[in-house]
Amino acid sequence: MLDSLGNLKRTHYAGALRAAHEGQSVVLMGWVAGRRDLGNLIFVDLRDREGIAQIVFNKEAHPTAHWKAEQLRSEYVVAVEGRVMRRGKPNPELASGEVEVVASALHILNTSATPPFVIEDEISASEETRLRYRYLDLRRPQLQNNLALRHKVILEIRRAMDELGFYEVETPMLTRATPEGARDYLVPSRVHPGQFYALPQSPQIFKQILMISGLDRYFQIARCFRDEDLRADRQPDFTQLDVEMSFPTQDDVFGVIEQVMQRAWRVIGADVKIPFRRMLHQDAIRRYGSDKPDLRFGMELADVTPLFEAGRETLKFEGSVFALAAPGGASLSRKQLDELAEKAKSFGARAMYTIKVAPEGITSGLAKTLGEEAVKKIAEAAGAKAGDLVVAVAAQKQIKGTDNAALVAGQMRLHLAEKLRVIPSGQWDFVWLTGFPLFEWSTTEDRWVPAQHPFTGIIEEDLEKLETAPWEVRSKGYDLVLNGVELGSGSVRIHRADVQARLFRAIGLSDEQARSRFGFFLDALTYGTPPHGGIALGLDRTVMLMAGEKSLREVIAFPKTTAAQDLMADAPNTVPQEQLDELSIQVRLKNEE
RNA sequence: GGGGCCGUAGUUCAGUUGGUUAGAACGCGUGCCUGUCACGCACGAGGUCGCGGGUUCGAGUCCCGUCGGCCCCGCCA
Repeated sequence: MLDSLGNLKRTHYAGALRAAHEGQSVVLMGWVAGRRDLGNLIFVDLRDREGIAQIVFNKEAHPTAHWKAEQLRSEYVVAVEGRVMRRGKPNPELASGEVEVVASALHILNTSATPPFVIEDEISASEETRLRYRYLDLRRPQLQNNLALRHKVILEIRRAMDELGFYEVETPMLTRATPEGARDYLVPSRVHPGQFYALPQSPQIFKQILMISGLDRYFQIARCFRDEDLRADRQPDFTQLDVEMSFPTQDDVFGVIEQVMQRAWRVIGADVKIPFRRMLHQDAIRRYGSDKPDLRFGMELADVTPLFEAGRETLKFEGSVFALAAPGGASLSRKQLDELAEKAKSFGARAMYTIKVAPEGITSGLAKTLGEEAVKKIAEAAGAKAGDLVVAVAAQKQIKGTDNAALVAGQMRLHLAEKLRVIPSGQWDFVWLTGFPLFEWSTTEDRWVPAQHPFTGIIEEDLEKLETAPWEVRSKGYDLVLNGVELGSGSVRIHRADVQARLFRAIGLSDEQARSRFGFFLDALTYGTPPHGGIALGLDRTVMLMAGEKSLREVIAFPKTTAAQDLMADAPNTVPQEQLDELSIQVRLKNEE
């Protein structure tokens, strides 16, 4: 008993109706978001991409339309003809709440099975149910808004990049496996049995080659793939704003990105101040205990190791001690302090000490061991005010060349800030991090590995230490951090073949190995490579922050679970034997060995 | 690879010390209702307690394994 669409044309979006449309005849099309049947009067909430409008069916005025409206159920697809009327009692909850549509005709275009959850923003369904029925989840206004925002941000970025003289160039999705870095997703070749393509972890080498090709300024909204374990802010396939330019200084790259970000943020009506702050990597670690510091609030760390020296024997701690002041934390209960200490341990602390700074005085269990004077100095160093709680954590000295106590304290800083609600909202604190070491020591591989990727440029005066003191070599890399989230990283690159060769030797690759892995790129480098550099920004993360979301899944149309599965499409999955045969692939599961 | 939380009706959850026929809310179905907007009222349907094994006279509840979701560490050049 379904109606056909026929020649019916939509005149307005339901969600776009306003008082100004009063008196107009309209045709709306959308989904039944709700129905309130009062008998001879039926109210239907009609939802489309732009929002919701209330439709009224009156048995006296339009008996046929009313009779049909009695058959409506949730998520039926309908077309409504009617007149926009001002409401006696407006609904301030709805953007269209000043008006309603008095229906003269109703066309039921399709029915719907009863959905597994009610489609509204105050979603109660589990993440699992939402992902399995993603097409229903995506009908929710919040996700519609997020995808609309994503579209507008990408559009604005493309406009800005174009105006800045960048060409968008597509690079292959089927490419070759990269030996360093993340695990590759492999794609078997039918034409070349036993050989594999890899999906790109990033277009890194291609964009550098585009600079060698003389494109001068390249960008791409690029899909990237990394077969690593997931997090709330990490998906196996994700999108980067990938940028590369020739003859740049670091400031040129920063300037381009600052302008692009400023324009992108205007999409949400935010005025981002440029240029962004800059900070040395070592300062970020020392002051915030993180290489992606959240600068929306203070609570800076203080290295109080010297003040603890007197208690090193008694307290039995190793390494150093970092302290910070938690605003208003003095009121935390005994139980909350115990939980805090648990948390510190889970972050890798050997021990946690606290000092309560009350108006009537400073109290701490540390006074016995370190003395009143030292306790007071620790509180002062942390910048504690009356009512604060000073938290000091001790941890084993070094991890990957950075002070672990600082990193633990940095995690405590974030934990406490969230717990005590001191993080302001609506604030955008961008910061460029520079001065990264070129290498970090890999304990698993027992060698120096590039902290970023092996094409990252090297500060000229450190070049001579490449072979003698690699740990002292600084890179030309940089990270862009926003509100404690790493948005992306980039560098001015190595453009000389001889320097690139030295770098490969420094990370333990023989010339033959380097040649077999990167041969084509090393060849390209010898044919007049211009100085070049760029950056790659996580677009999903950018939109996530702008949308105020805590998970990437809220800004990606079809995301994967923490086990990298698509619950809706049921991927990955097995394939028929014939398909494997054609690819010369034999499957042998690990636990069958 | 490791740690934490969770899995009971379509959905979100409750379920005592292991004990009769496993409950609530929302949703769903039927009926009534002309100003609702979380409509209201009445009645009703709806369960492989994730799955497998074990302990027990008896398991949603205890034990072991396994599968799935979320968060974190490792990992993510």
